Amino acid sequence: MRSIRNNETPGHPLTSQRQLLLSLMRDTGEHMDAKELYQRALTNGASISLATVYRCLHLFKELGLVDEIWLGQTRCYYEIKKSARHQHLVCRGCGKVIEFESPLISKLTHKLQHEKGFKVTKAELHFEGYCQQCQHKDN
Amino acid sequence: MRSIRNNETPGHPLTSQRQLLLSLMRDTGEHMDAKELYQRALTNGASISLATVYRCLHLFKELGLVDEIWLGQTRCYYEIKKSARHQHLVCRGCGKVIEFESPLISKLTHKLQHEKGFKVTKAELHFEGYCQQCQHKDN
DNA sequence: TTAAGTGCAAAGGCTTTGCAGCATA
DNA sequence: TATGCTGCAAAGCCTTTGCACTTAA
Repeated sequence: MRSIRNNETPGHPLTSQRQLLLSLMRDTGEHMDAKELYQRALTNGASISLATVYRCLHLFKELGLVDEIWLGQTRCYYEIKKSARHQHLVCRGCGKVIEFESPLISKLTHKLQHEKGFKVTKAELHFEGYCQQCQHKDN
Repeated sequence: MRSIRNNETPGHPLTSQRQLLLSLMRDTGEHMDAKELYQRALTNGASISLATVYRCLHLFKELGLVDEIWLGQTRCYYEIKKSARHQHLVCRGCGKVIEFESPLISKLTHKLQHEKGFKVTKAELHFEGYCQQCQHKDN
């Protein structure tokens, strides 16, 4: 994994905006879309534009610093890459996103590589449904 | 599962546009986005608008006739609901989408229901990577 | 006949991009 | 100093919506 911080990739200066965005993502540790990240940056008093947030997120993704995930609803979220890959569970009642891990994914990944010769670079498992609280409301 | 065809849901007339869209989706059997479906309809000489395609897809989804799936790239696809749930493998080289099935999903679904009390209504597994041909090109 | 669907065009969101000025290395 | 980044505003896409007309039942 390449990094902006330690000069492994010349040509990617560490601007104050990038520094802020990365630290915001590290601090919250949660998935955020571009707009949420932008608004958090503004709350922190930063001078930044939405366009820059998008450009930075693309760069981070290319450098392997963040993961891009789709949780449906045509929204695109990003989160700092973690060592342990986890999956997402979205509640259709309250919108809450629950993270969980499963070893089944890596099993399946290996199976695909061997049986279909497909080289997997990304695996995403996405569940939708209702959490315990929302099941007891009138859906 | 309710159907437009057999009068189980009064209040949803079967217009020529809906008839065509459903048969197009049944014939191709593949996932398509709204625009692709629209263009196929035009090719068939139909009189239809993109807005209608979107409205019909929403209706079909609500009636449980089609599934909505996200394959990344901020694009939303639809496909006729099949009895056997399958998952998707997207090649980042050529864009090809390969379908496959796995019993692991239903295992995991049951586990979530029992261990977390989460009622799962939809499970989607999405892999990205490179197919055999594209691995041999210069990526 | 009447509730519901359709087409058109406009509007809404989110994302990308051109360009001139600014900042990092 | 030079390459690359930023902000702004405009443009691009995809999707939704208002409204008047049309159609299935």
